[in-house]
Amino acid sequence: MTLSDIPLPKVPMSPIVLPIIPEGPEWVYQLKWDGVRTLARLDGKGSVELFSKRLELKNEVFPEIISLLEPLRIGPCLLDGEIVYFDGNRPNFQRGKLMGRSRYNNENLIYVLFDLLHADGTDLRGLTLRERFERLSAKFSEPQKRLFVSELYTDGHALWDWVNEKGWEGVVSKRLDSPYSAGKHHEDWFKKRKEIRLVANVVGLKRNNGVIASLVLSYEGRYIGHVSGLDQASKSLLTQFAEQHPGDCPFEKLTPGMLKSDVLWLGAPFPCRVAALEFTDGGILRQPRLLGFGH
DNA sequence: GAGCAGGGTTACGCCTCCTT
DNA sequence: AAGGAGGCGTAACCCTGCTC
Repeated sequence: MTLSDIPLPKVPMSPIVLPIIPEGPEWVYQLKWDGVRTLARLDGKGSVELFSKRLELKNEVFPEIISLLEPLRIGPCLLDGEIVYFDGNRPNFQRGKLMGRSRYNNENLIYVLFDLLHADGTDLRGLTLRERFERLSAKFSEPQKRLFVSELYTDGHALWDWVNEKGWEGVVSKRLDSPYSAGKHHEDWFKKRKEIRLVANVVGLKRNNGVIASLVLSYEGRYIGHVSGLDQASKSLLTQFAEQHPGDCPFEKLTPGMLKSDVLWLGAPFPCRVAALEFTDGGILRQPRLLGFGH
């Protein structure tokens, strides 16, 4: 059995965003670990391959995870999970420098497992989550501090409350009798993410080749990043507003990227509602989403 | 068969943060 | 300074099924 004998999925199964947590005996719930989705292929003899969501080989990027997996003697298998920077309390996507990282050694990096796609020569994707999870758990019956299976919970709302109290990223709901599907072609995995909502001020319009591409946001007098996702109507509305209220840059200091971009500054604040995952350590909104204009 | 609606898939643009 | 990666949303496209 060599690594290439274990087939990779076309694309990992991906939870679909849903604003509610589905309820019923067929559902189980897991913490959403905030990190980088990673598949691990093991030949059972010490060879390991890590793959990103796009199935790019990531062995060079996560040597410490390779080290965790190499000594395992659990047979040839394909694992699915999340590489997470975990300080013992809460995943931290920022501090883990997980984005764009090339080579880095960090003992706070862990690998949290939640699925088993292939084991001992058998494709398990057609089995139910219940069965796959059982087999996964059996392989990791002795959890390590940095390598363990993500726990299943039966009370989704209690988990959601806990997530909000502790500041975790969200809850993933999974159907117990569901197979492992590619991508989002299913109705079996859903995620509900915790997000912050705030009313920020649009203080500038960033233009690319003359057309509005994103909005420069200010909150409590401070620059908090850009938000995109504008439709044509919003662009017209904002262009009109900008023409009526020309102004200057309200910030003393600009990011290097903004210095060279073409920004049309507004002379009067234009309130807008924004949702985001959180503020980054640098005070920038992470994954901002425009909800609408006004208060 | 033409036209439309809806769903699904793909392509692209955007942001941020990292490496080169 | 420039480019790439990861992630998300939107636009564009395509396919299917329905109606006329």
